[in-house]
Amino acid sequence: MEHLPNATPDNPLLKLDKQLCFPLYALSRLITKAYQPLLESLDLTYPQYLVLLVLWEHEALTVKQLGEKLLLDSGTLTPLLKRMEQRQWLSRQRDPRDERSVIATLQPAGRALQAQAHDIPLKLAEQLELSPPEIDTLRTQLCQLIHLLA
Amino acid sequence: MEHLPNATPDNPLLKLDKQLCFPLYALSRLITKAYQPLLESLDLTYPQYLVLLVLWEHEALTVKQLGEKLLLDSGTLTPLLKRMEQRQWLSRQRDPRDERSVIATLQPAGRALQAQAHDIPLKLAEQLELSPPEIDTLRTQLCQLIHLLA
DNA sequence: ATAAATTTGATTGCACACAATTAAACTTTG
DNA sequence: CAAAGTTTAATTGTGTGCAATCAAATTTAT
Repeated sequence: MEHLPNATPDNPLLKLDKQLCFPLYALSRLITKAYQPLLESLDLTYPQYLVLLVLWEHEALTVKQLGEKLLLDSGTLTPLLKRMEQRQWLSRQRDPRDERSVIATLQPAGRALQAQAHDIPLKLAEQLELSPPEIDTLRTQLCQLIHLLA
Repeated sequence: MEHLPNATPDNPLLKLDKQLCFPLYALSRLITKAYQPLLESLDLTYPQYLVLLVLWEHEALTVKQLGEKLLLDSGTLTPLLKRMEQRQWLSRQRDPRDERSVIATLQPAGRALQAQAHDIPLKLAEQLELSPPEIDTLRTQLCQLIHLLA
């Protein structure tokens, strides 16, 4: 019986270097980390920033609608939105027309963060050293895969 | 003062649709979710699967080395490895030559999972509807960005 | 040798992420 | 209208992720 540095894998596809999933997973976390120094001056976490990106565009949405846009469920959003409510960035109230729904509405303090966030996308883009068209191509590819899986 | 459906954003870059970060974040979670039905028959979570991918190649590594390969820190790995140790997939012991280091060593039960995982990469690839070269191109792009940020 | 600095993993605390369940409110159907 | 089914959030429990801190072991510099 010969000694090997490791057992020969029957399947070369079971190697970390061959996975598509892993770089996606690692890069996602790295990008979150890259945002952090930019967001912490606003006292925002990255998922909270995503919620604000949506509310800056839409002002008021139900938890359900936010979840559809961010692909997050209420178990994630509810505590997250409650923390944002405490900071007065948004309000949460039942929809009078359908008491099952909770509407998150952007508040002045949340709106005010938009100006402070103005430079964040460009600062991030700098770090990635990608040209806008390159970013666009990559984003399009990722979105196609999202449509397949979502 | 005219009524707008939402306040005009000063910055078109502050839109969810223009972000690279969001599809990356969403796709990463969707792919984790796509693995789940394949992994749950092995009673594995996705990060645990990644640890095994590494150990199937390297048999025994310190927590530090595992963290370098997976870009995870010990605060994440320690509890994760402890759970895997309980299931006898690996053992954890101090390195006698450097008592600060903890070595995770693949155990027979962990090795046995490799055969059961054999089909996972192909089944995933099917769902993504990407050809191997396409997957390779995308993976290369993502890895380039990882090198920039890691 | 020995004090200082460094390396390394564990621990702690907080914030997601999500499956599963529950409860309330709406809708549909008979 | 009333029962059944559906939709929607909240709750609960488990498992990451990671910053900050701690403690122990090693290395370096006197």
